[in-house]
Amino acid sequence: MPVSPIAPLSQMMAEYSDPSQCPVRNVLDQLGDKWSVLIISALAHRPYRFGELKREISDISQRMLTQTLRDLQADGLIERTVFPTTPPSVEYKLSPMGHSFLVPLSAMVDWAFEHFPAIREARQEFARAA
Amino acid sequence: MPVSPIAPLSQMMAEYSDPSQCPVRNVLDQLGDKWSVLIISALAHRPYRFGELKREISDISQRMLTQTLRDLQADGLIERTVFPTTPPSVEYKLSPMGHSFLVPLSAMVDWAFEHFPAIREARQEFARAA
DNA sequence: CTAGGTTGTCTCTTTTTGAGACTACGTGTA
DNA sequence: TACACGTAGTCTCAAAAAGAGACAACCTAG
Repeated sequence: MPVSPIAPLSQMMAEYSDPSQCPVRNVLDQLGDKWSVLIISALAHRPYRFGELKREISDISQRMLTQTLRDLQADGLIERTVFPTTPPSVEYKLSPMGHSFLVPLSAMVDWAFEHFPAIREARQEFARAA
Repeated sequence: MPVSPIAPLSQMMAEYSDPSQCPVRNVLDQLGDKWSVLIISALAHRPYRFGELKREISDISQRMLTQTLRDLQADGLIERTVFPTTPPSVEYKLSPMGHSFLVPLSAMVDWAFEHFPAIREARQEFARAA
């Protein structure tokens, strides 16, 4: 039962022969990143400060957290607010566009959750065959 | 208007403190990869042979194509069939599970396409501010 | 006056990716 | 006969990206 084929993307592959111009690749290269997904997921419930995020996503390096947050901010998915306390604290939260991204993202997450057992099984099967 | 929060994932972040055990990260680290997305998108319309894929996704290296195909096969998303012609040709096509992945994937693609203008604008704005 | 918490940056090492030559086989062409 | 071509890959080396951890600069609490 083939699902409705990814019409937009197939057009796009033909249309944007220069990969750097393709909207989908442009966007998903950034947002498909594993840290982006985790950060956006965390910010889905509530705003976080830098250090909170670092603790929540325990295995991210400070370097990648800084960098990914800045990229997401540049793309307009999150908003960064500095509070002039001492020490200054910085709050990150989803923008409206960031919120809208939760729709496709949660579809992905649901799929992953649902099919993880099958995938793990396939991996074991594949390892046996090799 | 906050969209229904990514309930599964937030549970998961708490539940699977060991990142390598988290189903979502496990799955999306592989499938969120840019080459995986492109390959799956290509295979969405029809089966492809190795060389065809390489031509279609013109900027992928043979090395990454080989590797990504093998990983997708290991995860059970694509099926690999060798035809004993001379020279032998190999056909790759989506498995049923691979097909089911098109649903969340196309949601992502649609979102990317829709919001690309806003993102590009945000990037320019951000660059100006910096 | 020292220790700790804040948001980052800088440097070094390791991992991942890209580029491109090479394999081995058969076919068509000169 | 010999030479290039197309098939699906592998192998090696260079370049890019990511991870680890020290450091900055500031204020507060003890």
